[in-house]
Amino acid sequence: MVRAGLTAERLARAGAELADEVGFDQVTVSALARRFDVKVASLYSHVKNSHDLRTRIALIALEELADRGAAALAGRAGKDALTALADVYRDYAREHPGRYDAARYRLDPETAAASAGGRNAQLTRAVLRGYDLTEPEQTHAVRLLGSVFHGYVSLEAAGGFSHSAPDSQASWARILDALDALLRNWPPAA
Amino acid sequence: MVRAGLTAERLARAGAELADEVGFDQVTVSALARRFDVKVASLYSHVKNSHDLRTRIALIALEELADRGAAALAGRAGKDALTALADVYRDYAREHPGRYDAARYRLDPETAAASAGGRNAQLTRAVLRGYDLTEPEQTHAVRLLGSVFHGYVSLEAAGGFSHSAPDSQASWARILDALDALLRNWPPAA
DNA sequence: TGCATTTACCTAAACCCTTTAGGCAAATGC
DNA sequence: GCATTTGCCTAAAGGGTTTAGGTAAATGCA
Repeated sequence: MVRAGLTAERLARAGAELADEVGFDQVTVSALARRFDVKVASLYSHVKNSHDLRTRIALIALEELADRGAAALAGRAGKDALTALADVYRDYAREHPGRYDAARYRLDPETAAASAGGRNAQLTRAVLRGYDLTEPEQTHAVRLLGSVFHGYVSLEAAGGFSHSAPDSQASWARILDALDALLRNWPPAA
Repeated sequence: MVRAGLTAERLARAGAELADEVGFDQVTVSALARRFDVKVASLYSHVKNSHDLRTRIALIALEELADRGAAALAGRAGKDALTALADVYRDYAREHPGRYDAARYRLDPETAAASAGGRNAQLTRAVLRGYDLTEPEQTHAVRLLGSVFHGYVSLEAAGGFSHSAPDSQASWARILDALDALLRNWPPAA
């Protein structure tokens, strides 16, 4: 009886692939066991439970997003940086829909603190260095950008913008134009 | 043996309440049967399956959102209308988190076409009548507003803005200020 | 009012996913 | 080469989904 060579990391990685293929909420311990041609109970020596498995997939996704974001921002500033980071999120969601969903999986506070979530937030802050905002307006802008990126990408993934003109790519480009203009002319606080 | 008086509508309504209490993805046919003190199989005379039940809850949520939105927009224009509609979504999500999730449940195309989804889209278009945008820029703006509303509300629900200053309410107000300014000064297409 | 039909809920059963307990065999370490 | 650790196994309990087929309550019609 040859061993399958399971580890928590291999399971999480395979789980991430499975998520992209069948959807994050279809990632089950059972499906993963089938994929490794192993009995279900065997996985429980490596991951605590289903939640633990999903959490590990979420951590992979956050890590990958932050890595891609950091690479995209290197050497860019202003609108160039804004577009690059925005495209990182959108492209990632399109290439890896399951992982993208995973990145939004609710983590317990300590796990979240140890995750790449913070790095992702810093990336948006880095983009804003190219614009002239000081606290607390910068934080408001961070939240706005996060909302637009996540909102657009998830509405697009849900099919919200298909089957109607203009095409989604055109809206995305114009929305980034608009956000750039807004950040350059951020309205003064009342 | 007194009958429980089940109908698809009563089940969907109870399902919506259950969703707000325990989360949309915890809404199961079994849990609903327990709530009506009835055997699980009995529900299958009224709803086709679990997906059908969730779909009905989604339709209720879309309907309620559109009703609230229409009421909020009556007699308002410009920034006043923008704020009113935005608050409808945010308040609904906070009052009815389960239903709000349900409103994002993936519907099959025919069901979606017959839903209040279209009415919701028209509400955003109505807000934009207070600004000076023509097609296709208006559609881009509709998509931007949809993204911000949905993105902000879902990040807020996920706890993204709690435990850090400034508080979420302040960001929401400033973001609406910013969107209003942006719509009044929409950048010209290249 | 009495009977036939329809409707509402039931039991039973199959199937899948999760999770724990306890066992044996393979790999590892000295 | 043997003891220990590790990896995967079988077994079993518990819960959700769904279908098939049955019985009793409600309804409709003479």
